[in-house]
Amino acid sequence: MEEIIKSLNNLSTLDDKARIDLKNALHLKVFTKGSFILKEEMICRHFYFIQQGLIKLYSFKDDKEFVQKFFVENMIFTEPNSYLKQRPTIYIAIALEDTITYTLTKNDIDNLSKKHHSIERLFSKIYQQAMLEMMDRISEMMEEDASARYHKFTRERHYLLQRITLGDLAGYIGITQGSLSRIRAQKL
Amino acid sequence: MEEIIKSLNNLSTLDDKARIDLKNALHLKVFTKGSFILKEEMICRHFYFIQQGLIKLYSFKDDKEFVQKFFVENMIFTEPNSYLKQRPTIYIAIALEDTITYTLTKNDIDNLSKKHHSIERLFSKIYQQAMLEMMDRISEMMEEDASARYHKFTRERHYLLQRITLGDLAGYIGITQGSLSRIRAQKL
DNA sequence: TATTTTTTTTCACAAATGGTAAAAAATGAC
DNA sequence: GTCATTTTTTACCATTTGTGAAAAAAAATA
Repeated sequence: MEEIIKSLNNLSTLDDKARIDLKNALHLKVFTKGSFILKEEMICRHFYFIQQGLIKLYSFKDDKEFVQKFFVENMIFTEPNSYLKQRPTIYIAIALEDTITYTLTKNDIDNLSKKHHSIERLFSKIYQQAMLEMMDRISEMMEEDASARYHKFTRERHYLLQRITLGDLAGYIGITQGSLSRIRAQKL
Repeated sequence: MEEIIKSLNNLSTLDDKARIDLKNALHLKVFTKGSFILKEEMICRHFYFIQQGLIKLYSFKDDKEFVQKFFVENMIFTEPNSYLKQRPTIYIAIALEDTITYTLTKNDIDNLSKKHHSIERLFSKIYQQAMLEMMDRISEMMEEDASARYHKFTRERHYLLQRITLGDLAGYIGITQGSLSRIRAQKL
């Protein structure tokens, strides 16, 4: 928990009072491997600061699975659309490993943000970063073909390869498992 | 200019002092049709509040053009990555029509955000919205094929169709102009 | 109106990816 | 270690999209 506060403070400096209030609002929440953090139609009511574990955020379209993103330790998980609008989500989130998180409710975050300018700024920073990552992903999906996206993933997220199935990776790249296998087979 | 302040205040309520400071920091900037707001290697130093006109933000990959987004009146244009990090952009922004904007420098925004909690919150809201739109786009690019993306565009952004070329639309959908023409020909 | 430029369509062929299902390999449970 | 389950590969054929270039249409300019 201290590490989480520390890394948040590192993202955007928090004053002492803010840090204390923030800490008091955090609650431990643990998910065993295979359990769902979110299912379709549920409303996402929290930010989850991941201390340990792995979460897959995905959706279905015609029985095909599409992975929006993987979240690992030291990342922040939420489903932004459902969270911000407090409306039912169209995504599913599952713990691919036993996962330890500290959570904040939207209500607490709203109040903390109102009370502490420094917390408002912290969350603004969090949104900024999420936005930048998503914009990169859009460009990548448009500019690169599946093979290039696969190789980029293996290059930049090697540590994740041992923790997810190729099926999930295919879902992240946006192709079928068969196509991914074919790409992997082209050893050139 | 008043309309811009009004619509921002509408997005997230600003107190009087913040509104005055914000107004004083705004500067008119006009781009004639065909002129560039941003070219590769330039650093994006502003937020542009578009009063009138149309901006295309795009990139090149192997001589192919990919459109990140179109910005029209009442939208806010910036290149987030370059703007936030103050680093050279990999995108190009061109005015597809004569375009009237009011601009804020990053420096002014940073200072205003530090001084006024309500302005910090306003920009947080702006980032939130941008993030939500990008997340939708990622899901759409993965889940829908080119034909579905084209039909969705014609449905939801009919007003833009008269203002952009099919080449630019193809670049937005992520396919070649030839492929788009073929999709349009399938009148079924 | 005639001319030039830009935009859009069309076409034939190549390449990439999808759909499906079965086989092979790896992993996990007992 | 054996068996059952899950994951991964393979293969065949269908569909989509890309390439490149030329023709047609539309728009801009003289």
